[in-house]
Amino acid sequence: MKKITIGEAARQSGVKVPTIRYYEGIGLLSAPSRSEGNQRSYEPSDLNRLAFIRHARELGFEIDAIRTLLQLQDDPHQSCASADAIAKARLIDVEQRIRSLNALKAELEQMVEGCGHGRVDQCRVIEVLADHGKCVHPHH
Amino acid sequence: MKKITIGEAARQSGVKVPTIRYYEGIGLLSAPSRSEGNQRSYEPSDLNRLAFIRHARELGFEIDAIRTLLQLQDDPHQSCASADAIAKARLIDVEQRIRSLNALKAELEQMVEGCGHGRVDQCRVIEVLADHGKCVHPHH
DNA sequence: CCTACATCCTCTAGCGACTAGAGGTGCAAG
DNA sequence: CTTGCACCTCTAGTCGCTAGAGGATGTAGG
Repeated sequence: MKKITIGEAARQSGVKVPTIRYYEGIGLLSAPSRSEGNQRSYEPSDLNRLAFIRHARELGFEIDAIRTLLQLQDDPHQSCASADAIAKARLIDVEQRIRSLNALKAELEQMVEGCGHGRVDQCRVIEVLADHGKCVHPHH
Repeated sequence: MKKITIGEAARQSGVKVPTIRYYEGIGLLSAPSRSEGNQRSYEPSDLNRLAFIRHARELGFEIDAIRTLLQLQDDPHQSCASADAIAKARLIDVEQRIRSLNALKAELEQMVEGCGHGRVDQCRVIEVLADHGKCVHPHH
């Protein structure tokens, strides 16, 4: 039940102070009450919200998606179809990113391996960059 | 040997017109000659440079790294050690990203699978977001 | 009570790598 | 000659913060 300063909230949630203020500014977090000296003072329940946001950001959800997820959390009677859809979209995105990063990895490995550590005119790194056709997988 | 308009250069290189102008603005691309009517007119050799940049961007190299790589390409007598270092750093970065995306993927899969498609109060997506402890891998 | 110092406040500007749009000019075809 | 697209410059917006200026507040020690 104890009120908490923004610094304390930052320490406990792992979200930095300016970021908390930023979240308030964009309406992701509702404005807390203030002390006599106009300093923000948070309820313990605000920490849950902050942790939720932080976790979602770590999982790569965009602010807008988090906004929706928070609204869903606030109204537990709603169907969870939209939460499901958001998570699925994120999953598809992550899978796509993994695929393309794996392709990049193969390309970069080829580059680095092929580098004879000599002069630039024999360097495979530069060569491949200059000529897309020299890529292992020409798809990107 | 034919001079080319910016639109044509964009079409042939796959780099958008405003992006080409942007690259010129930040000094990644040198300013081309101009037509009588003050329109940019590119040499075919500029297309190579544009292709190089595009390819490097696709591989995720940052503008500053590309700047260095272009300088190396321009002076083929230099040692390719820096090109090698840049590519290796990029490779390590990519590998790191793949690792963390794989962790995310596992997390998201758990969320989506656990979703009973009912109401929000039984939704695992929301639940996991709210409670980090419910993650499969609690490392992130 | 005074001072020192950390923490807080608001506000603006900056990051990277573009992208969008306003408002105007050039150029080629019909 | 007019239509209409492509070009020009310039500014501002995107996303998710982060940094810094300049000032107020809160707290602990002397």
